Amino acid sequence: MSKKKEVFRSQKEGEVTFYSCGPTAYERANLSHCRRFVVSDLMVRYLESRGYKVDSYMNFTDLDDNTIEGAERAGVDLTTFTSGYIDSFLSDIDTLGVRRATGYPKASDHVQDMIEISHKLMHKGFAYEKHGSIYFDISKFERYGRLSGINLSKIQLGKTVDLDNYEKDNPRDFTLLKRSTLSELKKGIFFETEWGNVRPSWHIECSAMSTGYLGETLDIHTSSRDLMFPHHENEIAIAEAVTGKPLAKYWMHSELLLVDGKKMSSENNNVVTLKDLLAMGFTGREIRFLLLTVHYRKPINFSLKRLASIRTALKRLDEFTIKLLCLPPGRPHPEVTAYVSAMEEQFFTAMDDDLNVSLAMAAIYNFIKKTNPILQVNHLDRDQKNYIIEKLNTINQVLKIFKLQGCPLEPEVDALIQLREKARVEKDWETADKARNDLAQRGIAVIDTANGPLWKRVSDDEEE
RNA sequence: GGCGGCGUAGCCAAGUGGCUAAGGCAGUGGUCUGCAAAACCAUUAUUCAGCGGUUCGAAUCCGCUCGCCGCCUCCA
Repeated sequence: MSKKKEVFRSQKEGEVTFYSCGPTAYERANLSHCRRFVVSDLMVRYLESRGYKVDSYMNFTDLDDNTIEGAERAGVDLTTFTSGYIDSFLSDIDTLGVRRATGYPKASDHVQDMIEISHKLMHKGFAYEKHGSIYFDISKFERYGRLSGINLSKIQLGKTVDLDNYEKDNPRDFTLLKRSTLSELKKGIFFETEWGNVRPSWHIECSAMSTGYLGETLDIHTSSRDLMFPHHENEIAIAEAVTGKPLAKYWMHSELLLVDGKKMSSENNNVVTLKDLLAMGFTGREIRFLLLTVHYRKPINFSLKRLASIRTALKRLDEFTIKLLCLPPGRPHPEVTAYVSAMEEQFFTAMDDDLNVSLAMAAIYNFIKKTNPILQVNHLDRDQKNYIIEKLNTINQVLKIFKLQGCPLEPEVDALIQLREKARVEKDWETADKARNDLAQRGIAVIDTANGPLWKRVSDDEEE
């Protein structure tokens, strides 16, 4: 709210309440959605790694113009329509390595709360009824605009909304409950109230769910920048008019995802979904890495070229962890422990400063640069190796980027590798190449090094 | 028109008053290698969009200019 970095303090010692605005269930997740998921995951994971217990919720908007129109067009009922998209969002979230939130409330399950809120706002004089719709009277809420810094008297009205469709007292007012249309009534999409049959608006949905699950004041409310005005401003107005208390202690907005410098959106006709990229052979992990390693308050300019360069960077990290995991114990190295602590300290210092991921990653790369030559000559004992793996694991709880599965492999794979090595020593290249091909068919790539061959899985699956 | 953000090497990107301007990708040179792949090492900005100012000292502060982007009341 201060628009500056502040030292984070939760309201309750050791616990954090966390809410992020979720997607509307009428389309597949595109990369903008994915960025929001990954950024809020990073925040939650980081808070957890710092010892907080995080109570996190993300809503699904499954009752609004888009979902109703989408269901209409698809010729199915609303719930069937939205639940398909909700399932696809949840599976995308898993693909991206996002830890599941405490809960994923749906707007349609909380309409009674929204009607209740509207009642309270009417009684307090913040809302009025007109032709069967309920509107929020912005002139009654003096603090309006603090989050986005807008000046209501200077904005241009009607630029993105057809004002003729509404009967507000003041065009700046916004809708709380909307009178149901005839076609909605016919399909049973309406809720009976003393003002007639209505359905809720987007803004009141988030207010109802965030305060409903997490109380009057949340510690952190997160979402992306473009929702700041009017959505969050309205969400604040509703919640604060009801409770008289701030809706959230901290607002964290992630920046946009761009394509050729333009916002990824259907108007710009440049939407890329997660599914598209998976179909092109990219993995959820690569996409996570792309979305994660740019600071959350900076725009990301998406391109396939960029994704390709992310892929090689990630490959290098993988080479390092594989070499480390498969390394047989050797002599102890005098300084490696100091390198590890330096990395750990730099990583957490950088992340403490408003999640400075770029700087945090540099700590890791610098460590790898120093440690690679040590690995090359097998100069680590068992304890040192385990210590490094343990610390990388700690970091990985936050980033979920490294592959830290063990080196052990199935006997038949091992046998093939041994066979190839034996053939190589005997210079029987035909047998050696055949073994290499057999391994490739099992999804195993062999990497020859001075310390003997390494192997890695070409596929990407790894459990948490 | 209002409000906000951004501009650092071929690309991505950290740094917001003072050590040699982090790090990644690509490039180049080298090491290793049966071949292949990979890896490893080294190297890559007298300069931070431009101009002017403040200062002993500026990528960092101030002013102006140029370029790009977002939001402006139910696209989310």
